[in-house]
Parts: sequence; C-alpha cells; structure tokens
Amino acid sequence: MISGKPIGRLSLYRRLLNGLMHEGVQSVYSHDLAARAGVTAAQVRRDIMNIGYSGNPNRGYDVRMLVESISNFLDDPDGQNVALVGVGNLGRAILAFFSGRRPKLSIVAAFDSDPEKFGRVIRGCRCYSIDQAPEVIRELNIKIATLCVPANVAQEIADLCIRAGVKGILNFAPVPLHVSGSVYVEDIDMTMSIEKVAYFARTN
Amino acid sequence: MISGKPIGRLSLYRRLLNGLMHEGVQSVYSHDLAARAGVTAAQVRRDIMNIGYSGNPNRGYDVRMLVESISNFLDDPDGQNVALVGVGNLGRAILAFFSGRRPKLSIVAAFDSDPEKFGRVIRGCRCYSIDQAPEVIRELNIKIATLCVPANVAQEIADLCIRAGVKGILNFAPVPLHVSGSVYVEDIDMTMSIEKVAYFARTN
DNA sequence: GTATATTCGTTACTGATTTCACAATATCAT
DNA sequence: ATGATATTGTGAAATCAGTAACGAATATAC
Repeated sequence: MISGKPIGRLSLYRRLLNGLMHEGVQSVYSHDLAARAGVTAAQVRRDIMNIGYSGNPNRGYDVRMLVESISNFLDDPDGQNVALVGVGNLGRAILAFFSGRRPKLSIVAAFDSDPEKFGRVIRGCRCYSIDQAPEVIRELNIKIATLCVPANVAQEIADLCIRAGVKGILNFAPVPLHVSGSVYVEDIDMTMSIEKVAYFARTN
Repeated sequence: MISGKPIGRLSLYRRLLNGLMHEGVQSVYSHDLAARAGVTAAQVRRDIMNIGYSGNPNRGYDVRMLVESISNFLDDPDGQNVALVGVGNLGRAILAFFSGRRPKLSIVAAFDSDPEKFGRVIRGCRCYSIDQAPEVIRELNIKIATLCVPANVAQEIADLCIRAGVKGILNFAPVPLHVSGSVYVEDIDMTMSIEKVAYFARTN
C-alpha cells in the first residue's frame, strides 16, 4: 500500500520527465530529478523503488521507461471520465486548464443549477442540469467529480455524486466534506492556502 | 515555532467558527469543532494550545474569543496587500473568489503581459503591465503574490516578484519554484491533485 | 456543600515519513 | 582485463506529525 504524498510526487515526476523527454533527454539521475522536483535524491529513489522500477547505476533512469512505469502505476489503461460540478468562474477556468492536458483523464460532463447553462458546450464539454447528474454519471461511468460549487451546497452535491457512483472528489468548495471511507476526497482550499502564505510572508 | 499544517488548520477553524458565530453559537467543544473540521479532538485542543488560547473545562471554547485569538495569531493587524500575476481564466476566477472574502488580505493589483488588459479594473482590482510590477509592488508594499501564469515563465516571474520585495507566493503554475529560504511558496498543483484523486478513485 | 460528570491542557506514546549511509553494480578510461 | 568513479537500492536511524490518556478544573444536580 502506498499513501497520498508519494502518489502526488509520482505525478510531479512524470510531468517533469515528460518535459525532459520533450527536450530529447534520454536518462536522468535521481539527484537531477530531485532538484527539479524540489525534493531529496533519496526521496526520488525510494518513490521509484516503491513502484518497482529500477534504474541503472552510473546511467540513472531511462526517462521514457520511467514515464511508462509511472503511467502504468497511476493511470487506468482505459482512461477515466471526470465530471465537473459548478460551472462558475472557477469551474470554467478548470475546464480550460484541464482541456486536453491528460489523455487518460477527460472531463466529459459539467453540471450546474442555472438553466442558462444547460445544453451549452464549453471546451468540448456539455453542460447538464444538476438534476440529470445521477443519470449522466452512471451512463458515462464517471467515478471522479470536481466540485466547484458554493460551500453551502457542497455536502449535498457530494452526497448526490457519491450515490451515483463517484469514488473520488476534488473539492474546491471551502468546506470539509463528510464522506464514507471508500470515497477519496482531495481538498483544494484556496482560502487556507493564501492565509498560510500570508502568515509565513509575515513571520519568515 | 509552528509549521505549515497547523497554520492551515487554524485558518480552517476560524472559518468554521465564523460560521458558528453567524448562527449565534457562543461556545464550542473541541470534539464538535473537530468533527466539523474533519480532525480529532486532541488535534484541535493541541492546535489551540499552540496559539496560547485557553478554553473552559465543561463549557468548551468561547467562539468569539477563539476567533479573536486565531486572528491575532494569523493576521497582520494592518492588513496585507496581495498581487495577482496572470489575468487569464484562472486569475480572474481567483479575483472573483477572493474579492472581499478576507478583510485583512486584499488583492490590490493585477499584472499581465497582454496590453489588452492594461488599465482594466476587474473586481475592483486594477490591471497593470508586468513591466510595472517592480514599481507597483514596492509602492503598495506588496509582500504576497498569487501566480497564475503559464509554467514556462513562472520561475522568471517569481524571481521578478521576489526582487521587488515579495516574501510569500501562492503558486498555481504547475511547476516547482526555486526560491531562497526566506521566501515561502505554497503550491496549488491542480494536475497533481486530480491525478491523486483519479488514482485513489480507482484503487480504493 | 458535596458528588458527579464532562471537558480542557499536556505529557508520553505511536506510527508514518523522510533521510542517512553504505553495499552492490554498472560504466569508462587505460 | 582492471581500477577508479559515480550511481542505484535499501535496511536502519532519525525526525515529524498525530493520538491517546490522564490529571486538573469547572459546571451541574441534588
């Protein structure tokens, strides 16, 4: 079993390695990747060890093969569909940000409560009424939801998604969600983050 | 000295407490606040202990006074000015999100490289050329920057901000920043987050 | 006024994560 | 071939964050 933080780092390594591959770099040392990722070399080696890939003493890691190993580990080979709930400013920004970024992860449906938005297609993603969510989530086999809704409805909408089969939630709403242990929630709490920055900018 | 995660939790507690205060609740127990925040009661008590506030056995914590204690700890009494760099989709969403949310933290200037945007005022925040950043950051005594720029220029722009006096960066660019130890960086890496969610949605 | 029940404050513990350190191994120059 | 060098893989140590547990303190009931 492997826990949250290493998974995040693997995702980062892969992104950095993709950049290197694009530049034509063929192999990389743990300390080099570590410097780019902002972690220690030992950390990189252990993370890579954890997914069962092996490098080559004196030549480091083969970039292409390491990317492949990480992808085998992280990705569903068939791809995963994602829903976006809440097509406000933030929701649209996220649609724009993710559009075509990860081939194995596609935002395939958006939901909102504003009838103005029903039927519109934003960045190739169709917007439905939130009432249709249970049906659409089931039909498209969506297991991942991105919540960009106001705090006061976030729990209710999370519950609705979970009842429809969602197993993982990326929560931008500034409120902790209460879910059963079989559902994974990752919070992106921008208010908390900026207050942290403000604190350390002041006291560091 | 108190490190990153407790600070984040304090920010969260304060937000929850403000909600309670709004509902007219006067006092709260550690286990109640803990349940709302999704942490253990011991954690709450210890976090509150760390900032030197004391509750009352059998009556819990006074909501108003606890909020005040946390605010004294987290906030600069004179307020802090924030710059937003990169007025794209995400930047505008963040402007909308933060506008008027925390009285002690105001986004007072935005910067972009697109001349179309210069001089425009978005959510009460004026948009300047990135070339004016050093000057404006100094004049407005800005110590905090929110980076919503493309990955390939993020480091360069971070350096520019730091040279102008910025001490804390909230980094939305999907690339780790290399900064000196006296500057605090908080990363919000949405790609990493969604890949984490995807992984656990699949394997949990 | 006393007993009782409940909660806080804090110390000691536990578990997880990260780093250290070094043997094992591959490469390269000679 | 062989020696020198640089790197990986990984058990052990260290660090860190979170939890449990319990004495001290306070309110409440009778």
